Amino acid sequence: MTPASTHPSVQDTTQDLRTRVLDAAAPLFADRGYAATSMREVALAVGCTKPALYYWFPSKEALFLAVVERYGRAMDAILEEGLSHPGTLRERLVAMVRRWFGFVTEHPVAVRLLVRLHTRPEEGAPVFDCQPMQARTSHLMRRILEGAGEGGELRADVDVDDALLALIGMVDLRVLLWLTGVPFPDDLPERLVDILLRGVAR
Amino acid sequence: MTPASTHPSVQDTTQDLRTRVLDAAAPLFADRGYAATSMREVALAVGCTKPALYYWFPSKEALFLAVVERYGRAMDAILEEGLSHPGTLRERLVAMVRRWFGFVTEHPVAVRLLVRLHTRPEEGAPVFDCQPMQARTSHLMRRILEGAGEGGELRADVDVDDALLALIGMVDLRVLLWLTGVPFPDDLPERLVDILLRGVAR
Amino acid sequence: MTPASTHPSVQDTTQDLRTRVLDAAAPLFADRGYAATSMREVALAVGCTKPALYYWFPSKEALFLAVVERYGRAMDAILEEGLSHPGTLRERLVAMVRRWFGFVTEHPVAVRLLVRLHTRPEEGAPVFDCQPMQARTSHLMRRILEGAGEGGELRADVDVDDALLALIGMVDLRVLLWLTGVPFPDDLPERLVDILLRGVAR
Amino acid sequence: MTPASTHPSVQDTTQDLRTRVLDAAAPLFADRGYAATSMREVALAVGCTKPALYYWFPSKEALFLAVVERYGRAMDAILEEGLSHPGTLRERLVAMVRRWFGFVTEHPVAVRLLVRLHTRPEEGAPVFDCQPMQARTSHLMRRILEGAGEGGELRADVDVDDALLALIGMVDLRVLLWLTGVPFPDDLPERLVDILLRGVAR
DNA sequence: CATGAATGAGTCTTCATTCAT
DNA sequence: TATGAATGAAGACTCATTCAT
Repeated sequence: MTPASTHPSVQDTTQDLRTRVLDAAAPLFADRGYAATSMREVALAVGCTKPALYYWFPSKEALFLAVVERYGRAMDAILEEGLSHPGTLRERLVAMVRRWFGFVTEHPVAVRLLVRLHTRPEEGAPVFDCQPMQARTSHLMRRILEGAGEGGELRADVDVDDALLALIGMVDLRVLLWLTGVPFPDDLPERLVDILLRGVAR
Repeated sequence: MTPASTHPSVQDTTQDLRTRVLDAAAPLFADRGYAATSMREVALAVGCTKPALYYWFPSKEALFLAVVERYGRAMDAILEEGLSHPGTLRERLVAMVRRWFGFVTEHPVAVRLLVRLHTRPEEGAPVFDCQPMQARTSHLMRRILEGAGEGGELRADVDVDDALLALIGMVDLRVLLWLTGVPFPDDLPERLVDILLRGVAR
Repeated sequence: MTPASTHPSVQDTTQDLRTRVLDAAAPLFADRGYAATSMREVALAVGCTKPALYYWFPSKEALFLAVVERYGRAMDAILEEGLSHPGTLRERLVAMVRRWFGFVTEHPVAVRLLVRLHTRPEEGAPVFDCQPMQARTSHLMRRILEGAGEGGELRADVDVDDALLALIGMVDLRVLLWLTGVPFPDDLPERLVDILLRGVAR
Repeated sequence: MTPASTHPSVQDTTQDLRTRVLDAAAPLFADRGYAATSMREVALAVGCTKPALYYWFPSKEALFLAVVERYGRAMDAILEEGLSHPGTLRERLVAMVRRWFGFVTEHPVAVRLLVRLHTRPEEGAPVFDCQPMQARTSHLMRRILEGAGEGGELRADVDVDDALLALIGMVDLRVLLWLTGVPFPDDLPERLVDILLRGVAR
C-alpha cells in the first residue's frame, strides 16, 4: 500500500483500489447525488467489479461517507492554515476569502459534493454529522471577527454573527456562481471584504 | 384475496386529482430529491393508483417539472409585488427582503424544493430551464439597485452586481439556516440591509 | 377470480396467478427448504416474472407463510373429521391413523413441507406460529384417549400423554419412511394400534 | 487502511484449525441448515479467513459432509456399547433407550444436526450416504429384538420390524420434544419400554 | 377517468470460490 | 500454512412504465 497523494486527479492503476474507488465515486456522488448514483456505475468508473467495491467498503452508505469525509478533511486542512495570517482585520479576511476561492478552484469535485450536502443533506443519503462547508469555515472566521470585535475594529451596534454570516453568504453565492461557470475576478476577495466592512451606500 | 399492494382508504376527492398529485409530490421531491422519490410513494401519498398518476402526467420527469414550475411561478408572483414598494433605497430593500422571508415561511415546501434546484440542479433530474431562485430575485433586485445607482445612492466605486449578489448571498444563507430550524428575528431584514449599506467596520 | 379448488394438482393457466404461485412454490419449499429456494426459481416454475410474484406476495417470507398455512389448514380439515368416528377405542384410533395415512398419500407435498417445519422450524425461515403436524393431531387424539381413560379402557398406571405420544411417534416414523419410498401396508393402522394397546411382549 | 471485512481478534490456537472449523461449523449447520449457512459465517465463527477454510476442506459441501460424518460416528460409537448390555429383553431395551437419551443430552448439536438430515436430507445439501439416525439405531435394536423373538419373548403375531419401528418412533418423538425444551423424565426409558411391551390397554 | 395486473431492467448486496503471494 | 484481494453468478427486491379493461 503506497502512501497515496492527497488528491490524485490522474487515474493511476498503480494506486490501491480503495483510493481509486474514492476518486471515481466522488464526481459521481457530486454530480448525480447519492440516490442517483449506483454501485454499478461506480464499479464501471473504477474499472473493477462490484464485489471488489464491497471488499473495501461495507455498503454504499459507507462509501459515500468515506468520500465526503475525505474531502471535508481536505477543506479543513486548507482553511485552517488561513487562521495564522497576520495583519489588519481587512487583510486577514481578504486572505481567508482568497484561500477559500483557491480551494474551490483547486478542488471542484469537493465543492460540488460539499455544496450538495450543505444545502439539503437529506435525500435518502446517510446523515453526515460533521458540519458542512460553511459551518467549518464559520468557526474559523468567527475567531477572526471576534478578535476584531474585541479590538474595536467593528461597529458596536453590529452583531458579530450577522457580520460573519454576511461574509459567508456572499462568498458561498460566488462559489455557487463559479460552479455554473462564472469565474472569480482576481480582486474579488478585496471587493467582497470591502463591501462587508464599508457597505455599499454613499 | 387482495394483492400485496395497498393504498390508503379514502381521501379528499373534492379537489381534482391533478392538483392533489402536485400537492403530494412536492414535499416528497423537496425532501428526498428526484431520484430517491418513487412513483409508488407519490401514488401512496396521493391515495391513488400508479396508472392514475400516468393519466395526468406522462412520466416522472413531467410530474417533477410540473411541481417545480408551479412553485417557481408562486415565488415569482409574490416577489413581483415587492417591486412597486415606494420609499428610499433602504426602505425598498428592507421591504423586499421582508417579503422574501415571508415567502419562505409561508411556503416551506417551495423553498426546500427550489433550494435543491438552486444549488445543484442536475442529479439525474430533468434540467429545469427556468432560472433558479436567486436568478429570479436578482432580476427584481437589480431593478431596485440600478435605480439607486443612477440616483447616486450607491458608492461610485462599488459594482452594482457586487452589491446585488452580496445581498442575495446574505439572504440565501439565512434562508438555508431557517430550513435547519434557525428562526428569522423580526428585525433581520433591517439588520441585513444595514450591513449591506453601511458595512460592519467602525 | 374463480373460486379455486382446495388442492389443484394440475397446472392450469386459467387459474389466477396467486394460486398458481402457491402451487408451484410448495414443492420447491418442501424439497429444497426455505433458504435454498429462490424467488427466481419460483417464478420460473410458475412461468411468470419475479415482479409478478411480488405483486401477489410482499416478500419471500410472506409467500412461504402463505404456502405453509394453506397446507396446514388442509390437514386440519381432514383430521378434524376423524373425531366424530364412533366405535370402541381401538376402532376410533384405527380410523384416525388410517385417515392420517390417507392424508399423507393424497398430499405428499403438504407432508414434505410440514415435516420439515416440524423437525427444525428454524433455518432462517420465518417462524410459523401455528403448531405443526403432530401438535395439531395430538390435540385431536388426546380427546379420543382422554375419553378412553375416563371410560376405563386404559391401564390406570399409564400416563395418557405417554400413550398419545407413543402413537404419534409410531405414526410419524412410518410417514417418514413413506416419504423415502416405503409403502403403507393396508393393515398398518391396525398393526400400530394393536401394538399400542396390547404391547409386543408375550 | 483495513478493508471492510473483519474477523475476530485472537482465538484458541492450541487445537488444529481443522478441528476448530468442524466445531464451529456444526452448530451453524445444525441451526440454520446447509443452504442458510455461509462460508463467511463459518470463517467468522472459527476466527480464521475464508481461504483457510478452503485449505482444509475443498468445498462447502465437503465441510458439511465432514461435520455430519464426525457426529454420525460419535453417535454410532455411543450406541454400539449398548449392545453388550446383559439382562432380560426389558432391561436391555431400557438400557438402550437410556443410553440414547444420554447421547442426546450430551451432544445436543449432534442431535440438531442429525435430526435435520434424518427427516429431509435434501435441501440442496449434498446427499449424505450414511444411513441417518434411526437407520443406525434400528440396526442395533434389531439385534436385540431379533434375539428376543427367537427366545420367545415376543408375541408370535407381531412383526419384529413393527416392534422395532414402534420403539424408535416413540423415542424419536421424545427427542424432538426435548429439542423444543421438554425435559426427559428420569423414568422415561422404563415408561416407553413398558408401553412397547405391555401396551396401554387394560 | 381510472385500475388491476404485469414486466424488463435495474437496485444493493452476498454467495462460494480462486489465485498470487 | 495461510492470507489479502478479487470475481462471476446469484440473492431478494424495487423501479418507471404499460396495457387490456
